[in-house]
Formats: sequence, structure tokens, C-alpha cells
Amino acid sequence: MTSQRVVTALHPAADGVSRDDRKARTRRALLDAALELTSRDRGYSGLSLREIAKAAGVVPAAFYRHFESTEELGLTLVEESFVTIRRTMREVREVPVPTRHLIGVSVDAFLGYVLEHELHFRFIMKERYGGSATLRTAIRQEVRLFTSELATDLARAPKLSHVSTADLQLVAALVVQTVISATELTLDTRPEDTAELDRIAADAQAQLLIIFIGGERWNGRNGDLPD
Amino acid sequence: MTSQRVVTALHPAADGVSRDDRKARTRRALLDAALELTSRDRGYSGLSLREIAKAAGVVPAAFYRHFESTEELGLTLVEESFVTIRRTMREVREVPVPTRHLIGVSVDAFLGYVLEHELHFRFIMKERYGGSATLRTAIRQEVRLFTSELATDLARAPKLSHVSTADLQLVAALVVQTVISATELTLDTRPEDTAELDRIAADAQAQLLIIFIGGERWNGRNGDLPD
DNA sequence: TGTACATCAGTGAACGCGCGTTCACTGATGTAC
DNA sequence: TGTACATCAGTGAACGCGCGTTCACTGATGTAC
Repeated sequence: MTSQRVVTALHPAADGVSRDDRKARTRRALLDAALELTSRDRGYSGLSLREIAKAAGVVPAAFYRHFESTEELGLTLVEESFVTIRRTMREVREVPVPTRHLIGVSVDAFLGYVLEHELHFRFIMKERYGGSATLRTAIRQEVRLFTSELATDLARAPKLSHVSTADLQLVAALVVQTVISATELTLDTRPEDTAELDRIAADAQAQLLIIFIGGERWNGRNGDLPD
Repeated sequence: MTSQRVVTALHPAADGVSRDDRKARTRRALLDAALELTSRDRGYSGLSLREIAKAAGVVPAAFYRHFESTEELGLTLVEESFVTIRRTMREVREVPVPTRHLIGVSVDAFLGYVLEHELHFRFIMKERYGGSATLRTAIRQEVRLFTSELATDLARAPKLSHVSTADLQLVAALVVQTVISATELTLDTRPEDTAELDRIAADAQAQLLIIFIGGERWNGRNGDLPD
């Protein structure tokens, strides 16, 4: 298969578009169609194979040249979306110490990526609970991974150095919840409504500060009480 | 219609079950069937009218004697679920001051209700994002209402008296997020696995404490920084 | 380079199935007198 | 109380529709020589 492609590269078609290229394009068209249709309304499980094929401009039977089922296409979209999200997180997460300035920059950057990759984020949000058990499990696993990675980052912050590993997980989970919540609000706002988008970002930033202040002053489960 | 029922009450059927009673029972059977089927797998939008009718033990056409569409039945379930949840919140929320003990009791009580009214909570969790736009809007509105009510409660806590109304909304939103998250984890745990259920409750309690400590020390958006 | 053969992405027709909705109906329950 | 008529929840058959899946096919692209 691979060696075949190498040979093929020596004999390109007249217009420079090989059969493999065309196949890849159709596959992409199916993925894009599904992503677009999912975001538009009822969620991925509400889509039919025929609907996806039609939107991609192929006959229903052609679907099977690329995916075994709509479930397989859905899982591909989950993976693809998380590649986007992981890249976003990596670029945003590099900040080890939670200062107000850095939190603000990170929140703005993250929510900016959300708008840039709207369809991927929208897909994940919709399928997080509504989707099939397979999709939900795959998504949950990824969210758990983010939370752990964030906890590792937080361990490097001097102010949080006295917090146990288990409690850092709790703080990280709060941060992830807050970011997810802000992502939802962002996706529900018209992109032109920058005033509302700014408000969402500012609120998320304040919430993260509250969490970090709480985490910093937190003396473990048997420590001091707020009252 | 109403006067007809009053008259009817004077002439009960031999077995004490009037036609209106039977109709109400069928309606309930349809609601229960939909609730049960939704929790079981694909979510409410994945259900068909025929499926619901069959599970309720009536012929598909009989559905229309009770609801105009599956959407109308779904909205009825949302309302019904929130009656349950509102009652739960009312019983749990009566605590004005967030002390460690009271938080623990409230969390345990709430998650206890979740298990007691599993189907209603499960329905809301599934439809929160996956459902139709109508259901999602209805649910979001209710969640917003809870958050506001909680913010009002928090305003009565002496330790939080210096926090602005807007910032109390942020704290309340964090609390609601955390409780929702714990509810999800609870619904994903087998009811026999009490060790795991206890862990979820203890984690939620610790997270709420972190939030309250943060809120208490929080000096507004232009106040001190954690770093 | 030119030719004969192989591959395979995409086609179009066909299938059986469950769907939502309609309709005239039945027969138990309810009402009037 | 007894009788004749009205109501209406639930029935069962029928409809047209979009569904997922199968299949033999076509014709452009690719390979071998």
C-alpha cells in the first residue's frame, strides 16, 4: 500500500490530482459535512448516513469506502477535535504560576482559540453527554487527561507547593470546569457581540482567581474552616 | 370540563376508576416510559413516538390523546424534573452560612436526592446539551434561576458580606458547576459502590470549601493578587 | 513512449424496516331524564 | 333505579417517507511491460 503510493508519485495524473488525493478529499468532505451538520442542530446522533453523504456530495453507498459506520466517523471527529483542543491547551498551559496577568492572557487566548475552531469545540460540547456511550467515554477520558496534566503544572507553582497531589487534582478539576463553562457561554454568543464575549472572559478570569486564592489558602481537608 | 369532573365524582364507576383516572394513568405511563427509555441509552431525541407508546403499553395513535408531539412530552418531563430538583434544592439550601459541617451535610443530602430521583436527574443531565434547542433553553433558564437564588442566600453569610452582588453571582456559579459535576459523577457510579460515592461527596465538599475560602478572601476584581 | 490489463472510488437501483400521522372504528364510561 | 343516548380513550389498518445496507456496474486512474 505504502510502496504503491511511492511508485504512484512518480506517475502523477495530468492535473496533478491522484486517485489517493481524490479519495482523501472525499473523506474530508464527509468529516466536514458531519461536523457542520452536528453544530447546526440536533447533535451527531441525530444525523443519518444519507444526510452526511448528501451534504458531502456523494451517493450514500460511497460512505462505506471511507468509514464502516457513522459511529466510526464520529470517533474520528472526536479524535480530530481533541488534536485541536490539545494544541490549544499546550499553547495556553505553558504558564506555571497563576498570576492575575497570566491568567487573563491564558483565558483570552483559550477563548480566542474556541472561536477560531468553533466547529470542533461545538462538536465536543454537544457529544459530551448527548452522544453515544462510546463517544462520551472517549471524551471523558480526554477531559480527565487534561485535568491531570493541569494538576502537574500547578504543582510547579510555588504558592501551591504545600498542597497535596490529591488536592491539586481538585483544584485542577475546578479550573477545567470553569473553562468548560466559559467555553459553553462563548459558543452561545454571537461572535460580533464582543462586549458579551469580554464579559464572559472577565468572569472566567475572576472565577479562576477565586479558585487559586482558595487553593493557596487551603490547608488540606483537616485544615482551617471558613467559618 | 371541570364541572363535568365534579359531577362525575358523584357517579363513580363500579371499580372506583373513572375514565379520567384511566386517562391520567395512561398519560403517566407515557411519561414514565419516556423517562425510563431516555435514561437507558441514547437520550430523549433518540426516542421515537412508537417506541414510547409501545413501552407504555398503548398503540402509537393513542399517544395523540395525551400529547401533541414527543417534543411536548419532553417539555413536560423537563418541568416535572425541575419540580423534583427545586424541592431538593429548597430542602438543601436552607443553610445560610457555609461552615464545613453544613456544607458536608448539604452535599450528602443533595447527592442522596440525586440517587433517589435518579431518572429525573439523569434526564436533565442528558438533555442539558444533547437535547433540542427548546429543551436546552428551558433547562438553562432553570439553572440560571438556581444560581441567582444561591447568590441571594450567599449574600446573607457574614463572611461574604463584603463581596459585591456581581461577584456573589460568580461564586454561586462556581458552586452550581461543582454540584452539577458531582451529580454527573454520582450518576455514573453504581449505587452499590458506596466507597466511590463517598469519595465523590468528599471531593465535592473540599472543592466547595476551596471556593468559599477563595470567595471570602476575594477583594473584588481590582483587589489583591495571589501572586 | 504506447498499449493492454488491473484497481477501485463513486454510482444508481433495489430491499426491507420503523417511522409519524390519518382515519373510521369500538366499546366502556358518563349523562340526561 | 332503569333506559336511551353521548362521549371519547384506545384500536388497528393504512399511507408515504427516509433510513441503512447490498450489489453489480462504470470509467478514470494506475501498473506492467
